[in-house]
Amino acid sequence: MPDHTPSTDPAALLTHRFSLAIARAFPSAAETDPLVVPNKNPKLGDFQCNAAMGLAKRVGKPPREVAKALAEAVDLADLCEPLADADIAGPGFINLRLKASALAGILAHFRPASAGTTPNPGTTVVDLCGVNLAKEMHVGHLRSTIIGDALARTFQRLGHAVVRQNHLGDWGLPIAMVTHKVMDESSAGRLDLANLRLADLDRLYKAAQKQYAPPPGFELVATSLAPFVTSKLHAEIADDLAQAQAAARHLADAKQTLIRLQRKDADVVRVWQRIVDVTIAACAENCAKLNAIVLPEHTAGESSYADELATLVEDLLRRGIAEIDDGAAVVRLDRPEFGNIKEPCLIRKGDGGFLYATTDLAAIRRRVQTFKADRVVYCVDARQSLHFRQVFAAAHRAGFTTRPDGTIATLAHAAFGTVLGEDGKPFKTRSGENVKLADLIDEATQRAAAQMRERQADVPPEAFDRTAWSVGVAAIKYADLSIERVKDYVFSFDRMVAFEGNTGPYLLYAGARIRSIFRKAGLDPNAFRDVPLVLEHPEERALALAILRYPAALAAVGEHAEPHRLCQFLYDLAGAFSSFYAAHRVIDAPEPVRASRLRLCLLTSETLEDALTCLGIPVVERM
RNA sequence: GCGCUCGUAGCUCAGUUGGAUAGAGCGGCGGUUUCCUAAACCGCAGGUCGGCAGUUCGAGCCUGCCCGAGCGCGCCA
Repeated sequence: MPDHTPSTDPAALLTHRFSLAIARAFPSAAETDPLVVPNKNPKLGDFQCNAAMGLAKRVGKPPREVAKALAEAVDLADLCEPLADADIAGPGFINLRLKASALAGILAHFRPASAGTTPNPGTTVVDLCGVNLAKEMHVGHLRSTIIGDALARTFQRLGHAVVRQNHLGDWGLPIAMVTHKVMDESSAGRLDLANLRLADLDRLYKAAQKQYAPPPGFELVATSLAPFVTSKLHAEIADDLAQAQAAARHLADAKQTLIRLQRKDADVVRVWQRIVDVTIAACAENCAKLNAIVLPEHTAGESSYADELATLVEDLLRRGIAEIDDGAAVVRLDRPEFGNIKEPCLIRKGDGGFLYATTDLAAIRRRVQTFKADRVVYCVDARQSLHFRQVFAAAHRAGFTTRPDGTIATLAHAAFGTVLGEDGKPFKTRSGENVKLADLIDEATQRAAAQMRERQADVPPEAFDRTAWSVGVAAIKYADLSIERVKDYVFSFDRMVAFEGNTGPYLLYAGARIRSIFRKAGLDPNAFRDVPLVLEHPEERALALAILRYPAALAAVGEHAEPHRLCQFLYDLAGAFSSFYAAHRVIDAPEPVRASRLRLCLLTSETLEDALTCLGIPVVERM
């Protein structure tokens, strides 16, 4: 046996064999990648080796001749059916078919729960959720939370040490506005701080925005131009003017509150902290409702970096990394070694205030230096793309990404597109409001419940609500995760309500059917964990091959931070199972096929549930 | 003006490091249940992969130009 490392990925095994064959037949090109991939056409084989065409050029021989030489040099006796002339096809593809016994042998060693783990994956920080203080979670937080949670779970599954960071927007003037507003309402007796709810805060936040921040220009009119406004004009705009003057006063108050907050004035901090606590608790609750793990201890508010910003900027200025331009402190990045970014990164305003780039720089420093991250993955809207390019480049330039051992941490923006309504515009309610996350989940749950009633789902009454929630959440999350991250997508309950085809509920359904097989037959699945596998029929083989793609699918998600690759795997797996199950009897098959098929069912079920768990999709026993 | 992203079947989307005759779902048409869940399975129809050129033995994928859509671009976050 040339291969001593037991692998449960047939493609990896075959790759290794072909590497040896290439080294043997063409020593000058020994490093050539064997390019073994699943066969595009299952009728031709299980896998194919595409190395001959590329090799042909390097060694100066016709590709088919190279393919023939490889076929002779490769040792596949224990793994594959013997290669025939017809297996060298087209320009030089080598079609490979695993022996049934070899496939069964590989699958027998496969353990879904430990598939794909890598030896030293290191520490990964995942920036996700990104809620704002005093605001309800809405559709704008949906993707960051769903994708971020799925990535965090998958990294964890692959063995990474994962640190989740919810970069809470809890600092700055808008926050001071709502804090001021809450203090006003509280002292006027219209608000009970002890029983503060997020809905109250959301209302007050919007009120404060409206009240304190009128359209630009009005402030100018109200403060400096007022004396020059004629009486006729004055009458026409009197209301606006009064409103603008009031807004200017309120704004001044809010700025005072901001200063007090920054100075840690006890009265202001007490109210602010209360708002923080209420926001974080509601966020955790909403995330739980989405089956996403975002807990209070994952919060890293902008406020937690506030005290570092002044010295951070001073430090960069002193080291010549930042410079003063027109009163502001900027980091220039328009050189090849800094990434050739034309727009400089602003880190301090002319008035001495800091910007979100400053906070993000401090966050990178903490994540790499304190949390020892090898990799930081930001699940943030694609519109922030330039911002992150700038901040990442500035962080690298500042040395914040250099770890104590000299290695450089990887910073990645896992950018995602916009959730659109059926009109193709950003998803809003009819009145133009953001759709609340909780409402979204409730509606999906209701629609799932309606389907369950209509289909007379096999669910006991006490599990009905929980199952409906699972199906609804699976529908929402799978719809979001299954498309490529960076693309916009249209959110459509009408399409989701069908729960047919390539949807989350289809995957849950496949799992529920498998569980039902064991339940109805009164069998303990664990009894079939080690029974012999017999893989004779095409559907059995296809299912086995589908299961064995799991490690590669997990690894691909880990490498590219793209959950849709796992969704594609899941859909293929569920499809392979459904085809198998439609074509063959399980319980009343003759032994040893019966036991073998039950083991296939068990493996499918475990793999399905493991992968769904990686995506943060809840599984169900029945539906 | 500059930059980023996207453009694949009527609709919604996959397409691995550049590999064979580009795949699914929905919708359409036709089948499958005395049998372990029909939220399923099987089949048929449907595509100049936005356009043109280039690189390559080979391009949906890489390069350039053009068209179309969206989003960004120093003192908001």
